[in-house]
Amino acid sequence: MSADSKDTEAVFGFFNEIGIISQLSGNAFEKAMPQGMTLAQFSVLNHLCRLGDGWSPHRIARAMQVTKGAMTGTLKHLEAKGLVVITPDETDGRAKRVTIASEGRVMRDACIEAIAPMMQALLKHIPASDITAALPVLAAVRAWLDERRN
Amino acid sequence: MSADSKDTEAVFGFFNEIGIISQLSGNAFEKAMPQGMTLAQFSVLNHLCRLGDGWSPHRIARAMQVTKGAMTGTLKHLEAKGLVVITPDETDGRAKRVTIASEGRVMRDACIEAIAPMMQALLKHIPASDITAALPVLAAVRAWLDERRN
DNA sequence: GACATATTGTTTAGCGATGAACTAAACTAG
DNA sequence: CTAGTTTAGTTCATCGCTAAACAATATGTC
Repeated sequence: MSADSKDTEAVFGFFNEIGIISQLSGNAFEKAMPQGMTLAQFSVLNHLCRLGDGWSPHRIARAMQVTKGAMTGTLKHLEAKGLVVITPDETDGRAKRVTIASEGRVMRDACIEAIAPMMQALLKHIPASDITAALPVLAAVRAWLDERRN
Repeated sequence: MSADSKDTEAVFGFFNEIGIISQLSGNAFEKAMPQGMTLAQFSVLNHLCRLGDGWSPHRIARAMQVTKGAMTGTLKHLEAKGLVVITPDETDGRAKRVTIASEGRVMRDACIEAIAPMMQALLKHIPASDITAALPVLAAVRAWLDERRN
């Protein structure tokens, strides 16, 4: 086996692990979260909490690497639950503005609390240094994929 | 900020990167693959090629960390395309057996060929050593999640 | 001002996933 | 042998994602 095909094999295995971890961790998160919250919904809430309100759906979609259509659906769920308020943009008739409701902030905090024990449990088995060591590689791969996409 | 919450933050970021990479790489794969092949379908094909034929749907589902219902759907697509043959199990009236058709092997090879250029391109930007260095951590996290699940 | 082009958001079809309900077959007691 | 339980597979409702078609509003150019 050449060095090339060996490397390709490694990359294959890398993406395979990534895919499985994504699925398993997503399931674990959603199972731990309060009353029917999904990862997609939490991510939007968390994003708005950390980076501020008043974004347009399209801008949120871009930030989360998701299509506009997907964001329409997720926002609809959040709005139906009263976690988010969506208003027309005054200066642009096409656009809308997404604001977190106070219930949204409460829910976001509840989600983080609900997930924290799992994080702690993981850190008991995998040293934090291993996680932080892997982060730059992951970020580089993500950046490459992201760039390549456009 | 305490060391604990800093670590938790890192784990959060870790899973976030994982989720995004999973989505972006999945999209990139499916776009590169031949005529409407999906990652799920390829994974089953690849699994059968590497580990042998004649598995039951349930056993394949477990191996791929997926529910029985999901496997029913994926196998239906593969069967419809003639890539796989599904026969009743002679010794167990409940079970079935999944066999790869020769077209399935051809398709699997075609998928690998179609994806190879992307792997090569990635390896030009990210050293293979970085990938292989990250693999053990990913495997450990995956194993932990897998174990925790049951 | 009018026409062509961009951008924002919604909708729909198709795939994949979960979880729960259900059928059918196979064990396991008793 | 019968009754209860486990196991294999399907189906359905719900959610998320993409990609493509579409409506409505902005913007740019002449």
